[in-house]
Amino acid sequence: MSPADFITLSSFPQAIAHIDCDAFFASCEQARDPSLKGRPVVTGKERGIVSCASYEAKARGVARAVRLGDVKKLCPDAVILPSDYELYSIYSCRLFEIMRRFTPEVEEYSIDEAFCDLTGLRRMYRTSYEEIALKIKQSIQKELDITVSVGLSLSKSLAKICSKQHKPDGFTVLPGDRLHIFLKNIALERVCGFGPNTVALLEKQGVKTVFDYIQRPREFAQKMLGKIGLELWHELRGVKVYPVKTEIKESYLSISKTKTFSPASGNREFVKAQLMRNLESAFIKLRRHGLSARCLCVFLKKNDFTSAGLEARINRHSASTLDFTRICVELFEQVFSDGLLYRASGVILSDILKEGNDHFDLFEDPVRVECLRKLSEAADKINDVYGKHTLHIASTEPLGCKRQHPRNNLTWRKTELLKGETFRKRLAIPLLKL
DNA sequence: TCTGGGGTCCTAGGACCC
DNA sequence: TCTGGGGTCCTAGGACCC
Repeated sequence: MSPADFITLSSFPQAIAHIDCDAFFASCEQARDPSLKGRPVVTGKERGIVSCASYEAKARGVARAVRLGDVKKLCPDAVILPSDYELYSIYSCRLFEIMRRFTPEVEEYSIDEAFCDLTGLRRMYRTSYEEIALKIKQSIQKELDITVSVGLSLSKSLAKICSKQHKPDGFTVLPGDRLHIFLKNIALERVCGFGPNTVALLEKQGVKTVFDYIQRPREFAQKMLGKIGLELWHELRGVKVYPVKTEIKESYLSISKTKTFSPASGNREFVKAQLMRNLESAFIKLRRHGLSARCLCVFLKKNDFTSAGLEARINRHSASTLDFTRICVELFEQVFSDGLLYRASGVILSDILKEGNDHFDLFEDPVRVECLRKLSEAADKINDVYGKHTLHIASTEPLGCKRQHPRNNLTWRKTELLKGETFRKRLAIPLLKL
């Protein structure tokens, strides 16, 4: 394949930047408390495994999902902190705000990643795409005191490969006329969308690098990997298929909560209590987003890592936990077998609607529905103030309740100072009239 | 990479209809 | 009753992402 096979009209017929924070959670902790700079920082204390490791910790061999006990051995001076999602969310919001100063075309891809469509901005800023991307990177660094790695290329797929090329603090630019050189050294698994199964399949066909892949005819891509295969084939050749999506996600197709317990348990009441707690948590999240659900799936993971589950649908959408407790127990009783050991339980809510789009069933008692709704609302308010699950379903009683982490007070204050208020404030408890 | 938790999307196959 | 062709909808499960 010669360079002429690629788009060569211009090195950047369009310009997409991917911006990826380096060790985001740990970087936020270091930015908040500068005394942590240069020290190995690990988050995930509440889970007992590493959720994020700073580059100092990574250099000492600490990786994601490592047990904290092992972290101590590898790195005795590691600073181990519980995850503080409120803090990370605040940094995340500010990160996106900075990008939006340069272009409105920002896609919030995850809490610490975004795509920016810079196409057409050269004229306005009277400079190159490289300069614009670099400026964004520098602004983030200066204002948030965290580093990011940036990739700039012709499509989202290419930009994402680039941002991973040099980490941390990397800046990788891939113009159209260099694709054929650059991609020769890029392994298939670096492509977002090629997982282990796809890579194995392609390797069997003699495709080893991204360059090999895009050299094959498009029919090959389509036949081997279907729709996604063809889309990626175009993207990797520098033909933009995936748009930068600017709308902010406000709904969910499903909401799930899973909890693994160790050691595994065969105790019916205990497993049930864990399950009901997941149900509570899922509904708290559902209500926080102003949604209601109609479908509930209950599943149990067995000790051999297989799982069994059942699904049920109620006659209308609801955001009240108590509308689903009975059905949840019934599903559980059908799934649970005595004599087996279980390592996790979980629920999945689906068939989700924005609240207000739901309506009463003809045979439903509207007074009862309204009572349950108010009850959930009141429980949310109480739990906001006194800690999650302070007020809980009786069947979760064996688990007690989780006390709020003292650090939360600090972050709540910060939250209230945030411009453009994105988070819920604490609420006073009003009198309940049920 | 021996497995934590939360999501989305695609596909194949069955049911059902004309 | 059998056979052919074609369309739609739903579901389970796989694969992948962060």
